[in-house]
Amino acid sequence: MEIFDNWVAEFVLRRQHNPRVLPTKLISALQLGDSSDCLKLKISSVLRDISNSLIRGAIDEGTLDLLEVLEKLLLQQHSLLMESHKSAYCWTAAECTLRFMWPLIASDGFFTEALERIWTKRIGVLKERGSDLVSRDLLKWETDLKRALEDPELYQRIRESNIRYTAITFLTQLLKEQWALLGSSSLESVVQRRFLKRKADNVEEDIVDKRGNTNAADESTRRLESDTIDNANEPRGESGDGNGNNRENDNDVEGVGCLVNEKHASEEEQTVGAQEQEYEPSLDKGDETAARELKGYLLEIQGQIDPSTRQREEPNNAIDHSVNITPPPTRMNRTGTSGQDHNEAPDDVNKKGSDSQGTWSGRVRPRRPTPVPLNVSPLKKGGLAKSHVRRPKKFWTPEEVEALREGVKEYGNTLCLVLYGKSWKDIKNGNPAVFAERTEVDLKDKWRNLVGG
DNA sequence: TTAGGGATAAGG
DNA sequence: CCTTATCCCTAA
Repeated sequence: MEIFDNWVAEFVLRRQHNPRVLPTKLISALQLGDSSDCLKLKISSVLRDISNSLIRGAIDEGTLDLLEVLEKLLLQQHSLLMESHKSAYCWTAAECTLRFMWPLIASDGFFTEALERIWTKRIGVLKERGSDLVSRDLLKWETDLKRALEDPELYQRIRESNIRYTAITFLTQLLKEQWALLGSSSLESVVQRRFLKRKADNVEEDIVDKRGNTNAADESTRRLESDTIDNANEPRGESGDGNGNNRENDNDVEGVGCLVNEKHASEEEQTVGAQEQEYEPSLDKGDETAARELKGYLLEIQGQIDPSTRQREEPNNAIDHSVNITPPPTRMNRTGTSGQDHNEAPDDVNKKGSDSQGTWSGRVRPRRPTPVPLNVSPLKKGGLAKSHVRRPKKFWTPEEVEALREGVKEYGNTLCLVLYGKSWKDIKNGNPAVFAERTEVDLKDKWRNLVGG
């Protein structure tokens, strides 16, 4: 049963929306060994925690804790620290500090306290143990923030900047990368493998009518069946293929199939490109029986986890400038699709029936609304359907202009606008505090009108 | 990513 | 109108 526990926990942790599951609780409920599988499980749980807090829109010092824990786990796993991880940490730390910059002037105690608590103590500890989380950006922020204590103007500028958005971006990226690194969950692997096997069998019977598709599946099957699976970093060639097939045809192992389907439907992004990877605890023999038993087990668990009630919260508006301790109710500037309209009726507590979906009998699962993208940005066009909302015009402050001049002086030729091997983005990153609200394109544009072209 | 053209808004 | 400063879009 231990393997089951493992698998199920893993599976549950990786599902997109399960706010009711507290990863840490779940993990501690199981007695885990110390194998590398368990390490991965723990990593999954931390990722899930981060993800949940992101969904709730909560970026706080708890997030910092999580990022630190994640770093340690990755260290145990001998993984390298990703850039996104460092950046996420750095900007989250900044965001946490920004929270306490709501008074107009720095003299207030909160800011100094926050500085002390976060930057001196917490990050001091990191420095002591030589953590890689201490990046250049982080140090830069540290000096900037501490300088802001005496420099009211700098304080103002930081105070008004939108750090939250950047933090969210990096956190999201980090999650995406880490999930991808983890690869398929064991359950998915089994299902996929069984599917491919079956598919391959079928193919032998009617060889004719299919095209590249079959080849792909066939190939993967052979690869899988050869069972010397160490393709940790397999090229992601036809991943889309396998995925799509899987989604449509997988009907056996209903419980599992169902869940996996749903997962793919809602979580596509996170698993895309990852499903080639496989790691399998210890199944060789009898995964058929295992799968069958799992089906029952899963359904049971599924019931307990509460599939039907779901509360979705809009990630706290990424547009907020002055970070809101108490979010003001009036926030304009929601871009079209994202939804202050998706509000499900606030969490009705009846887990049993009475729902329109009624008691889903294990076959038909209730449909959920398509997931809302995590963040919305006024600064970048990314995640959403094009907002026709222009970001408000904001005149360049002399400081920004000065910083831009410095940047260009450092990296490039002032006259010809040739940046030696560096980009506008590098200039922006060279001064994240000042340029927090400018995109690299903004820098470019500003420079254009500065030199009068 | 960047360069460059366009759109938008504010001021003359 | 025209100019200026910003922001946005897109081809390369």
